[in-house]
Amino acid sequence: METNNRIIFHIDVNSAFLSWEAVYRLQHGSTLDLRTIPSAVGGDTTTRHGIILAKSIPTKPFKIQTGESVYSAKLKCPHLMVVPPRYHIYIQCSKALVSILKEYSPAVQRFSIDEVFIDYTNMGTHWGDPIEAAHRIKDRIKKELGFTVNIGVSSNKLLAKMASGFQKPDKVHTLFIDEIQEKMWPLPVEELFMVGRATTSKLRNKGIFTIGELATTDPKLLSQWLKSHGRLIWKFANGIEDSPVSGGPPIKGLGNSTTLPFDAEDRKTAHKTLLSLTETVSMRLRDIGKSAGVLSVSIKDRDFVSVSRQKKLDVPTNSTNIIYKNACILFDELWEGQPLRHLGIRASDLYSDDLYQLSFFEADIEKQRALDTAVDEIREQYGGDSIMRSCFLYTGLGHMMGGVIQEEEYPMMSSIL
DNA sequence: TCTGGGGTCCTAGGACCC
DNA sequence: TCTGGGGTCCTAGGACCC
Repeated sequence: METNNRIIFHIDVNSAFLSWEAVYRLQHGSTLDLRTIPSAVGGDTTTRHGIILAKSIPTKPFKIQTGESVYSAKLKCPHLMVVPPRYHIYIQCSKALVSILKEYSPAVQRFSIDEVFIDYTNMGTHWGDPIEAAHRIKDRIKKELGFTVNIGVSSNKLLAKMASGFQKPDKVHTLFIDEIQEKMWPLPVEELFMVGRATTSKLRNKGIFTIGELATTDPKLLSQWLKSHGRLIWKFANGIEDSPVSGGPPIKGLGNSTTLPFDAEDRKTAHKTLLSLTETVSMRLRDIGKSAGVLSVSIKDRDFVSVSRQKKLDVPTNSTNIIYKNACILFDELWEGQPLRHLGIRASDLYSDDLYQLSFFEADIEKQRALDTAVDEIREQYGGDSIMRSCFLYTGLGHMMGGVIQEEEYPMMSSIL
C-alpha cells in the first residue's frame, strides 16, 4: 500500500440533519432558514426519545451538546426551536452528496450518513490541483444541493477528518504532515478522533491536556495505561494512519433496539416488543443474505441500568420465528421483573445463508424460509405495514420497531447506505 | 431534569481441554 | 496434600464512533 503521497478528502456536511431539514423546508415554501436561528433537530420528548440530534451554529453560545436531552437544551436556550427528524429526507440528501462525489474519484467511502472520504490521488490530471478541486466540489454541493460542507484535505483519512473539523461552515482546510504541530497539536486532546469521555479523563489524570502532549508522551506508557487503545491514539496524535479509502469492512453483526414510550412491566409486552425487533433484524439479515450464529438480547431498566445476555445458536439462522423464540429464552433468563425502558436484540457471527444446514430438530426449516420469503416479498411490494402478525393488533406497539426508518412509504432498510 | 439508535472493538473471567 | 500452565471458546460489559 502506498502510504506517503496519497491525497485524501474528507467531506463533512455542516450540522447535517439540521442543514438538510432547513434546505427541505426552504424548498417547500418556508421563509425561515433554520440555520440562521438557534434551532435543533430533536426527538419526541413525549415518547422518551427526546435528545438533540443536530443543532444550528447560532446555538454555539448556549453550549448545547448533540445527544443531550431536549429538556436540558431548552433550559440553556429557552427560545430554541426544536423540529422533529425526518430520516428519509436525510437519506436522500446523503445519496445526492455521494453521487456528486463519485464523479471526482472511483474510490469513495461513505463513513456515515453525513461523512464521506474520497481518494483524490492521481485525480489531479482530471480535476486539477487538490485544494482548488476541493473548493470547486464544496461550492458545487452548495449550489446544486443547497447545503454546505467542510472538506479536509491531507495524505491520510485521519488527518483529512481532523482537518474537516476545523473552522465551520463552508470551508476547505488542509492538514498535511508538516502542519500537524501548528494546526493539530494545540487542540484539546478530546478533539482527537477516538478520544472520548473516558479516555479524556484518564489522560487528564496523567497531565495530558492537548493533542501535542499526547503525541510527545512515551507510547509505552500510553500502552500501559490504556492498552492497545493507548498506542492507537498516540499514532493518531502523530498523524500516523494508512487505511485505504474503500467500501469499508464487511458487516459483523446487526441489531435493533427501542426505547418504549412507557416502561414495560409484563412479560407479554416485552415479548411482543422482541418480536417486533426480530421482524426488522431478521428481515435485514435475509436482505443481505446472512444468517446469525449468535443472538443477544439487552434490556435497560428505568434507572438506565442495562444488562445483556447472548447465546450461540445451534444452527445459524435468519428465520423470524427461530430468532424470536431464542430472543424470548434469553429475555426470560435475563429479566428479574424490573420495569423496562429499553429492549434490544442483536445478531452476530454472521454466515452466508446460501448453504444452510438442515438440522434434524428444525425439520420445518424449509417451511420457515418459505414463510419469511413470502412475507418479505409482500412487504417489498406493498410496504412494511401491508402484512403484520395479529398479536400486534390493539396493543399500541409498532409491529416492526427499530431501524432508522419510520416513515410509511420509504422502502426498507435494504436501500439505505 | 432527562437522558436515541446503529454499529465496532477490546478486556476480563470462567469453562473446558490437553 | 495442594493444587502446573497453556490454549480456545464463550460470555458480559464497557468504551468508542456517528
